[in-house]
Amino acid sequence: MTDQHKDDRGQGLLAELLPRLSQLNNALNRGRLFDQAVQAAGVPLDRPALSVLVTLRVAGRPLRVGEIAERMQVVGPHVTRQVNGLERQGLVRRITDPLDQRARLVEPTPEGAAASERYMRTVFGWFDDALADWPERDRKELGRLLGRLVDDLSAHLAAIDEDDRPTRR
Amino acid sequence: MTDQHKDDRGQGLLAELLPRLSQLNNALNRGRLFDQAVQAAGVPLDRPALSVLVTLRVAGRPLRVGEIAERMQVVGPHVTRQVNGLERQGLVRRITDPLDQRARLVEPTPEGAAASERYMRTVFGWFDDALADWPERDRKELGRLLGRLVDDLSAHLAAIDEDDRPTRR
DNA sequence: TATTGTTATACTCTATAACTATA
DNA sequence: TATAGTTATAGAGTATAACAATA
Repeated sequence: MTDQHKDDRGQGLLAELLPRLSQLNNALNRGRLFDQAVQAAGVPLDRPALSVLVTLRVAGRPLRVGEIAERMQVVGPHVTRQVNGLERQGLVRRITDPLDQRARLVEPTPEGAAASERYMRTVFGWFDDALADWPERDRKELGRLLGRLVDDLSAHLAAIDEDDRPTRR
Repeated sequence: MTDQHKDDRGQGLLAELLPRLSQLNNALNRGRLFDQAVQAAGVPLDRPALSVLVTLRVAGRPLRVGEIAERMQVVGPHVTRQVNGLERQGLVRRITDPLDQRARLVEPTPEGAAASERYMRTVFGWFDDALADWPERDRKELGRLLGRLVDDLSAHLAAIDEDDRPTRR
């Protein structure tokens, strides 16, 4: 290993962090940790179904199937399947978009909203505990910088993705 | 929505960010973006196989199968399968650990190391570009805080996971 | 007897293709 | 003719169970 960090401008830090972030993400979404949180939700839900509920809760408003798919970075039919299951469990409702008869708006029922609420409360409790010793200033600063990172990176990656698209003239 | 952010101590920020981080992670590991980066690697690799190569490169030393599995947050047999494929492609080598005849040390060949190098260079290039306008101070600060977040959270989640373990006396 | 890894198998998650209805 | 969603099917990714070898 001779010239590892030639001329990176601070991203060497991210280079090590990125895999670990991914690892953290996996730890939260697989295995016993997920089981604990989903148990707190009080409703039998698998990962993708819960992901739909969380997506709806984060949005704070009813979403179309296509919107859910985009936010989850998955494809339409997958969302349809999950929504079918959630609807059967009485956790979401499907209403026809009054503005476009083709589209369906998906919204959580009170039961569904309560379930995702309990799930997220558990997960955020873990964060609270892990950051308990941090000075307020660092927490604020991390939130600010991380927010900007997500914004800038999302925009940039979306642009790359767009450029890469099979050119259709 | 009446009392959304009752008494969180700054984690309200993370509450919104967590799903978006997950979304970013997905964007990088699915769809066209991944295809672009893997193409830069110059070797036909699927996601889990590439994940093994990246894990080895981040570690900077040969790893045992179990170590790879832990870092990838997957289970042993899954790693064995990927290593089998990578070995067939001549991208990793398996050597018996001299200290323990049961264990195998997996190390990238020069070809494997070069492939993961090209892949990661592409991805980090995206980061470089996205953060190009950031003041040096913010980049440094983000690296510092994010590093601590990952450390503290990893430790805390590992502890929770351990506690939750089916008690075996 | 416990640990490291492998093989064989089953299951979960997500994508693609073909179709329906509305625009 | 294009868009939103659904249904049916196929594939990728990961886990569980049973086993072999070494400690």
